[in-house]
Amino acid sequence: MGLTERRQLILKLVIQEFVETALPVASETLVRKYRLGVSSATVRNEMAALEDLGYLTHLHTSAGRVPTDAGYRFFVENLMERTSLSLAERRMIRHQFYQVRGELDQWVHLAGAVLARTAQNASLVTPPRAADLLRFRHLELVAIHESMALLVLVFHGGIVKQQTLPLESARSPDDLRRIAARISDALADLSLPGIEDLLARDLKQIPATFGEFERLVIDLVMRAMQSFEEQAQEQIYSDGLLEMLSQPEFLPALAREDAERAVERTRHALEILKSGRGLGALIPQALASSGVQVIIGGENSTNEMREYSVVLARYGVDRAVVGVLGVIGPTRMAYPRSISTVRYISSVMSDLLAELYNAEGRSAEGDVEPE
Amino acid sequence: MGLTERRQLILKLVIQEFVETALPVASETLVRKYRLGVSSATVRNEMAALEDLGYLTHLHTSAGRVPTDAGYRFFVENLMERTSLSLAERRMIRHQFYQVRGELDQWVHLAGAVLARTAQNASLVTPPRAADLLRFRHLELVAIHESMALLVLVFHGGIVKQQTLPLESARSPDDLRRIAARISDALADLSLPGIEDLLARDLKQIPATFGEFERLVIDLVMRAMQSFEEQAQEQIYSDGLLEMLSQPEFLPALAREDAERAVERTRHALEILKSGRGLGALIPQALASSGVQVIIGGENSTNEMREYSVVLARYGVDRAVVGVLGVIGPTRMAYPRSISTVRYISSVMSDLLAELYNAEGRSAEGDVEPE
DNA sequence: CTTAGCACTCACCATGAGAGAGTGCTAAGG
DNA sequence: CCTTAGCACTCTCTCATGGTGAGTGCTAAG
Repeated sequence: MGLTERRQLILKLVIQEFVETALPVASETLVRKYRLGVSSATVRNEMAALEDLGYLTHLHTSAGRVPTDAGYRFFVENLMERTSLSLAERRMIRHQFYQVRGELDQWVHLAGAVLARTAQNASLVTPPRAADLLRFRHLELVAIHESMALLVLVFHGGIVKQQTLPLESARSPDDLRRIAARISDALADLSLPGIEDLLARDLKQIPATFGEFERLVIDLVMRAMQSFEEQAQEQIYSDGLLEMLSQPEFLPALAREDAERAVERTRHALEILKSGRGLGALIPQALASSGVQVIIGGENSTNEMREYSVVLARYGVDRAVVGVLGVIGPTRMAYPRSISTVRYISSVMSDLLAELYNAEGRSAEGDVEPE
Repeated sequence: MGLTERRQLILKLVIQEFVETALPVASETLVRKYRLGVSSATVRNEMAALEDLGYLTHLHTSAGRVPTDAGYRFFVENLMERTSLSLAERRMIRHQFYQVRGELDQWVHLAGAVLARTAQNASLVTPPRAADLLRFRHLELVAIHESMALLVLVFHGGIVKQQTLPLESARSPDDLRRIAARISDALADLSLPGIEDLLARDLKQIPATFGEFERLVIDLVMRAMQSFEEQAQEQIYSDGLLEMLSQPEFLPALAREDAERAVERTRHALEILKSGRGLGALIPQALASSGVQVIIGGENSTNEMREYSVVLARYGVDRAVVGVLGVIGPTRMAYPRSISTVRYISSVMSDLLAELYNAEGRSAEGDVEPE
């Protein structure tokens, strides 16, 4: 890249300054604050050059410079120093996860909350999902009263689904247990296509051993698996809306420009987080690649996300169970911090899952964190 | 209470008009729009009287009238006609619930979404909760791999919790099943104090039959029950933020006043919904009384909620399982619609739960809805 | 290549005038 | 006594205006 040292320095400082203050950066400010040892005019010349190269812009003549998406990109790629969260922060985060050990369904929420608080932006987390197809493990039938039972489905990877089931005729607990055991045996370790195969193959045998009721239960199992596979794609948990809305972009009191813009932006952010539109496309991409992904503003495929950046990482245990987590916020984002936060939490989640799956298979990607 | 017919009519019209337009209501407007057959001056006199009585206010001299909390209260109590949702709406809502029949944990989400959409405001729903203490029913132990098991706890009322559990030594599936069955038998139908009693009473017997591992499992069961009881109070699911923020109160473009106010209000609303502060106090109140509760603006105990009204109803099956659901929005709210929405959805949820619990025990409160 | 100097551009802010909406009051009429 | 026309009064909203200050771009000299 044909960027002199000094231009790189100035670009870096402009970005740091802008990220910190959310105000356009003036040449004079840089000289004063960072004792550059040159005059503001020189800095102005350099800035003009950086603008020609596409790394900075002007909102109008006479107001400081602001980084462009390309500017941020260059910063992330070349200028940023790779940092880690402080030991104290890492310890605190680990401690919080320790407190909900065992409660698998809490992990996702906790990860979302911690990401949001640490990066001061919104977070998104997809639940860990089997890398391959969902496989059945086991089911339980528990009578709730004489005409209603609870069907508890346990799948590989510790995924549990529950579903109620009307009973046509009363059945004893023992009866239910026997039925559950029989079906569990028949379907054990099968994926949805596997079950379909089984049914197709044994079309003649099955009805002999299995009555109407058993067929109904199997049908429910298949429906549950089906809907799980379908939902799995879209399921994105998000948190930290409030943290993100505390960014000056959304607070007209600080950022001057029209207050109406702030309101619009707020609604817009809400819609993005609620619907997951514009986010869905990122997930498969993040799943496919390893390491921390950074998508900046207009690099997003959807126009909706033009003003937002996303920092994503995969987490999980290779060939067993994986998910995606990340941070989303205005392009004016503390990238180094977001990236180290995402990396760290991804490694924590990976460790937790590795523990659940097998003692080997350490985190797919992650800081080698002592402590 | 010394309100003449005409004053009541005018109060009613002012409220209807204000709810519809979100703009202060002028005397002239009423005369024109509703063909009152009197002059605007007369209406002004009546309005002045209503203001003296505390039912209306002025923001400043020259601008239409706006209802006070007391005005809304009088409206809700005496002027409003009790409406129902249209047949088409009721049918659609029932249909949506029909589609997730069986998936108990979806009901709360669906209720929240439907409430929000139908009332065009935010909604809140607490999960159905045993009217008395949580009672244990049954547990399952499923090996995930040799050093980790999944503990599935089933409680009365179809409540299921899951938790992972490290295994010190490998155990066969049969082994786990036997242990689970033994513990299930021992604890069946007991509440947390019941289990504590059992442990205290049989302090000498238990260790004889139950080993280290069994004690650990029982300990986890108790901890899960404990934390469930604690959380149950605070657990408020809410939805419809976006619907509420579409109200003109939050859109500076329409409501004139300073756009900054709208932003502040947005943040404020977010905080209320996220933290549940100010809402928590309402739940026990709603649980205690039957029928639809309406809390208007300053009637709220907390000052935070001064600008919001809440419409709440209990749902569930008496002496078995109950929850609370409702709508929250600016005091300028379509009360008749909110109330009928809340009432209807409460009755639907009650019916669903009644079905789950026993064929009798129809909804505690509810429209007698044909169809 | 650097820098002092300076003109120029804009956003921002306060000010003020004018318009319009709506009220409150008064006095006349049923 | 209730109603109503008429009118002064109040207050917000909008728009235009000019001044201020921050910051740039350019030029010419070092």
